[in-house]
Amino acid sequence: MIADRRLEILRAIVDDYVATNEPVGSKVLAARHSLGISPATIRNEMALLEEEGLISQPHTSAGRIPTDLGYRVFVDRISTVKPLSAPERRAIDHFLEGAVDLDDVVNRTVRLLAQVTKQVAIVQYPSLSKSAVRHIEILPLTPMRLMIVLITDTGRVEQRIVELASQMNEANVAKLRSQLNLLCAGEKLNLIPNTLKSFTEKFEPAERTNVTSVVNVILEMAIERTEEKVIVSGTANLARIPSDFPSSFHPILEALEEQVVLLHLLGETADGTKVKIGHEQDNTNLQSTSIVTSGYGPEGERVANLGIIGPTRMDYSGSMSAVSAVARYVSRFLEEGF
Amino acid sequence: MIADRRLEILRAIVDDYVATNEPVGSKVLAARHSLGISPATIRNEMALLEEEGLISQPHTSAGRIPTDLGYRVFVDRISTVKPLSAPERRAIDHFLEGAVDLDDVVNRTVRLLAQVTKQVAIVQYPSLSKSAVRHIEILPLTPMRLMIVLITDTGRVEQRIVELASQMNEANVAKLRSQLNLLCAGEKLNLIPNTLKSFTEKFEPAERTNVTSVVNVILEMAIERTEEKVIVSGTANLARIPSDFPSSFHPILEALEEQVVLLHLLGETADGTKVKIGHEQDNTNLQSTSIVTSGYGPEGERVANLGIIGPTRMDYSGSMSAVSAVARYVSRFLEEGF
DNA sequence: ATTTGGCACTCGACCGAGTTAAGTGCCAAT
DNA sequence: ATTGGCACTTAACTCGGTCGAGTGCCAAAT
Repeated sequence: MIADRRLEILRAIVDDYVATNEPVGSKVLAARHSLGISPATIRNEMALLEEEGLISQPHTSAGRIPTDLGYRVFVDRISTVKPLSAPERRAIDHFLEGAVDLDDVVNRTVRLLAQVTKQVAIVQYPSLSKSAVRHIEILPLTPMRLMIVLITDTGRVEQRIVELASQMNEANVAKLRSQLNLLCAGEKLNLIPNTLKSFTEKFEPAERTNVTSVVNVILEMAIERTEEKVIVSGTANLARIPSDFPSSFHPILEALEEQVVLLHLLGETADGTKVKIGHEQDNTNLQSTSIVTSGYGPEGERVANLGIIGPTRMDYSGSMSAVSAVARYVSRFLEEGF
Repeated sequence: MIADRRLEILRAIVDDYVATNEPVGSKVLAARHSLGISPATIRNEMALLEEEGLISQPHTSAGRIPTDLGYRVFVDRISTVKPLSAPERRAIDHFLEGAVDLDDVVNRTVRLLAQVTKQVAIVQYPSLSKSAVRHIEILPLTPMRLMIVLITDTGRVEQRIVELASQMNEANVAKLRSQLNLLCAGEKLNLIPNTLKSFTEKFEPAERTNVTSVVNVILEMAIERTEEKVIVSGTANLARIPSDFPSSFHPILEALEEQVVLLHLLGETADGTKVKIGHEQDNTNLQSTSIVTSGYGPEGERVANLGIIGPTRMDYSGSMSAVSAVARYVSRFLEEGF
């Protein structure tokens, strides 16, 4: 079947271009990959591939490079799962040993991912709204000031300070704490507003002001603020091969500093490894890049995403393997609860 | 006095070079700055400045650029305090309003600094060892597993999980908590090891194993781990003017990703604004950059540093003003305890 | 004694022409 | 359907020449 051969040629082009970063012509293609076929035939096929919009020529006398669409086809239909190298395997199997807290886990993960893929790595903190409350702690700092600490089952810890309208004694604090925990422990954070809806009503008017302040802060932590958080590593990899991003990478660096952009980039949290290539993704600053992401977290309810971002001209097989392997490992680690 | 005029010329060279990023020659210098002096005279003076090692020529037929030493003299003897612009002033006066926790403060600060100076900003978290314990919280997660939360007076919160060798009931946890707080509250973190030296001895052998685990984790939090933490923003500014860092900035990005390097860069925490220029600082990756830092924190006991890093060819006056203004503001804010 | 205008000299930047090499498309032959 | 051959295109490289900014030095002027 003819389409097969054409795809084989596309694969060869992608492989070569990724390896050399130079437009690949019919002659070298015939030489390097032993397809039993002459340059002339390859030229004919390439003309067709170009018609289909899978490859293009930077200029008339140059070789071909894959288009975004070409990469897409490559990823969807051609690329094979590239097994990780032994050292990679080993690194991934142990990088979380001895991690002490969630920050530590996330930091190690993002570093490892950057190092293994030689790309910029992005890791999203477990989404608050998908986590459940493990414990709510209320600490009196002064008689008029409380610190609220919210601890989730993913290990994330948030704290806020509340100024009270009037003093609140230790006993009342303890009562409030135990009631809140009774109600909220184990509850998913996005359900907390519902859970606490009529909570304040049970209190004497005298206490109600303070209780309302506390509840409001908890709601704020649960929903409104710092909803999502993302961490980046390996930006130095952008500059590894200067030719990779010929157009200044100012826009890319800029995009990488915007939490919002990154979150949008990571997209919806879901199972499996996803790839977004060049223009498939709508941030104009990043249209010369591709993103490989994967959800992670407990089976069936992924709580966040992680991934890498690199030039469209990247090693998709390798990146996908690495991203999914790391995601799997982190998921397992989180399920065991450190 | 002759030296004065020479310095005046140095200032003019620095100003022009910073503004244009091009070697500055005698003619344009005479034209732009109205020193009542002819190009020829300027040339003579420049020859002397070059002998003194304050300026140099990229090549024979080019103008002069300041050397690191030249910038040093400029900073020490010539540069005037540049008052901040009104919008800058305004931004700095309000950027922390409504900050909810320490993370928030640090994040806002680093962003603001990057934005105002148009450089890469670095902010160090208040050093743990210089903070005091505000509260130690112990939460039983399961009968065999505790979470230890350490809260400092700077608002920093650290948490760790401890696996116990044997069960520990709620009453014992409460006892342990109150004893620890009694002992540690208000204590500087670097003194904690001393404070807790003989703490475990007071316990029954049966309890001692668990208590020791807990104490060890606290010591670890206080001293050994995550001692310092640093956050960076504005890396995109590196690429603002491509010509600023002609030699690829891969090494710079690399350095910016290393916490250790950054901490070393920020140096000892101390009062006042400090400048390190080019080779004065020993990291070879960063010898084309200068660093402007300032300590912040309560008067007299600065708990951390913040600063900016940019090309040696930078606006020193402006950067110094901005850095010190931000440091002052953050200090004030922290003293008020949010 | 200092400053200044003049002048010869240096050297990178820029420009245009010519050459090279890689690659293509097309066509006729297999 | 495939292939070798060939004319054509074009970016990249090389070169010599010109230009201009800038210098250093010297003799004249203040």
